[in-house]
Amino acid sequence: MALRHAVLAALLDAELSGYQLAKSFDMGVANFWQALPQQVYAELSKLESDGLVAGREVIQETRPNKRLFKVTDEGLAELERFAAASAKPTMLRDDLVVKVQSSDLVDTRPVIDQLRKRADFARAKVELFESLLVKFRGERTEEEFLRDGERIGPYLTCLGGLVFERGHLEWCERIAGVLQARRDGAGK
Amino acid sequence: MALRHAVLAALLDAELSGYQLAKSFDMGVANFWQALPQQVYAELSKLESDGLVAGREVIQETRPNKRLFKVTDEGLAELERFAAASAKPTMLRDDLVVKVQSSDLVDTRPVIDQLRKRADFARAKVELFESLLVKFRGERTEEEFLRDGERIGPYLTCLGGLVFERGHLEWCERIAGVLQARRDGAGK
DNA sequence: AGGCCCATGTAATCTGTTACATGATTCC
DNA sequence: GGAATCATGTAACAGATTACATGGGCCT
Repeated sequence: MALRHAVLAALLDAELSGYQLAKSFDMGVANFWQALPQQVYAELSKLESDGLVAGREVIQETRPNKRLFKVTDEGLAELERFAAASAKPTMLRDDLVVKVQSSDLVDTRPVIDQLRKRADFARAKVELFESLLVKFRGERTEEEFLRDGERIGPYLTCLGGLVFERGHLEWCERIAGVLQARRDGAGK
Repeated sequence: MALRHAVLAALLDAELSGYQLAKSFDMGVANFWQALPQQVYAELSKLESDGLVAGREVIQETRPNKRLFKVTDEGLAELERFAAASAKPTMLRDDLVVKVQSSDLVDTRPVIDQLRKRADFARAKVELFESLLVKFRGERTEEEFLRDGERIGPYLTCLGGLVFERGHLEWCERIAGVLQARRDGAGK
């Protein structure tokens, strides 16, 4: 029961099709969750048959027809229950960290490469999130927006994504540097 | 094929029993991966039958007997291959973030509570990681240790855990503050 | 006497990933 | 003419979680 509530939360801001939802979950633009298209379609079916979302068909001439979904009152009540229930912290499981853990007994060249690629990726995400934040808050300062804004949820999760990616970036760069220095030093 | 390599990496530093491994994975003391005891036992069986780890029985008088495992040469070769293969970034999926995303349409009291509990948890982890780092590096400065230390993998992953938990802590405190301020403001 | 720690698992279920399938339209 | 985008799924598999099971020793 996890993706379920992420889908509901994503539909709070707009009526979306499975395809649109899937895209934002896939790329992590909806930076608060991640899922593949198949999962999204499957979850929407379940949510609809449980009455938590309602879909309506939109006929399109030039493109395939699509179904737009919105959260029902029952769906909102479900989210309410979910928010009130206690959540246990889920840790991240990252292959790259396992590789770093093993880095004394394993060739570090490919690990350094991966750290650098990861750093590039994180840098791109940081920039994306920063521009998203500006878009969300518009003319207002962050303080004003967070005080008076009518819809701040996406902004807050985006802040979370930013903090995470900045930390990750810092770490990747640092570790790549350390491992590289040891290569250079040991090579002599 | 994910836990597999985490177990191998954990066995690089010491010969451990399933129980000891399970405990460190469970509590995230081995802060580079997380798994339940059942998974660890199952994975050890598979690793042993694949010849990647070797177990030896240790008879104990006062406690149940146990089996200590160590990585074989084949296991090390497998880790080597793993480290060289490219890793795609896995995102974290955190219920609490979904709740924050929904926080404009849902009662924020329980969410604020959870953010504060999470912050306490993160603070404890930060302290744990900081003391672990001191233990690892001993008398040396961080710079010296990372340059000359013979085994730095666990130190580097611990640094990663620290960066992550510090960021998480900062975020939880900030968001709890924002949501609380909006409650106080709106209540008037 | 009751609860926690050591020590190891099995079985069922739930979630997530990979592979496959289809078909029209718009952009380069 | 070929690739990407829109639009929706099914089926098989891999990975993670929950529930259940056992049994002695140690601490309060």
